[in-house]
Amino acid sequence: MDETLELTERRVTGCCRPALAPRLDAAAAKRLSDDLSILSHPMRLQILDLLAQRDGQICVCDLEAALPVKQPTVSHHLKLLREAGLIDSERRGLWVYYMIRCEAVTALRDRLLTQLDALR
Amino acid sequence: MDETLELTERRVTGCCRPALAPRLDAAAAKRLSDDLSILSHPMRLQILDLLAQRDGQICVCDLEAALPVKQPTVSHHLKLLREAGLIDSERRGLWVYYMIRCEAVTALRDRLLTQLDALR
DNA sequence: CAACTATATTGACAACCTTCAATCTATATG
DNA sequence: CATATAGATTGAAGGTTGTCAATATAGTTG
Repeated sequence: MDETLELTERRVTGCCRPALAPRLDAAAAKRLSDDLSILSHPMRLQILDLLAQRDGQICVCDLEAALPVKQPTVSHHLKLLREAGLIDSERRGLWVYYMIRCEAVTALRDRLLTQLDALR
Repeated sequence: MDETLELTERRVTGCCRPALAPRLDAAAAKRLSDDLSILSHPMRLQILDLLAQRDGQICVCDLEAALPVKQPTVSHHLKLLREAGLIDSERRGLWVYYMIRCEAVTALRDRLLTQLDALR
């Protein structure tokens, strides 16, 4: 039985139309979902919010005091945000101060916006 | 030792400033992260993309053919998207056709945009 | 340098998420 | 009604992520 016949049969049954392929390929989908994943945790959102609010700098102990998790957990999320390029840190004496990288947040926002708008 | 003294000491040490509280409360952060989570999977993004592209309707067998996962996995992601209100379905005979809910995607996009813009 | 403090790292554990084979349900058709 | 097909559901297995106690590191201060 040849493919042409098979395709015709499928069309006849009323179901599937020919060749449906994603515009968004697997790699692009992965990149977009990575962009979304870094943001999709309440604690990371609250940390970004705190850093944005006090647009100077905040030390870890302030963050720890403002959030309902222990210090290693705060450090863990800070590390993820830093690896994603969304925040930066600077040691001053005993303390480490964190600050938001506005251009990076803006760039991320713009990427998300562009790609979400393509989904319509 | 009273609190006032403690606060003064902290300020003197150069670290923590008074009262840092998230503008984004825990519940709002959870809602936002839920919005992000539904999107943050490559397969769901590709499904939305396929549905947006063919803005009519697509049956599950077409989706299954276009994606590198088995039928139960496709159904699983479709269920999550439907529960999130981003897509809709309609049985026609043996087949179930899925369609994107543009207003819902737009509303989600707008929510994200608003809240991300507050993070700066 | 000893004692101390702020933060980072490690490792263990639990919770959650993704996937699939197997099975179930609904519909169609001979 | 028997058989067949599309899709949903269930349950198990594996993977990833989030949390914390314990510990390590880096800087400070007497």
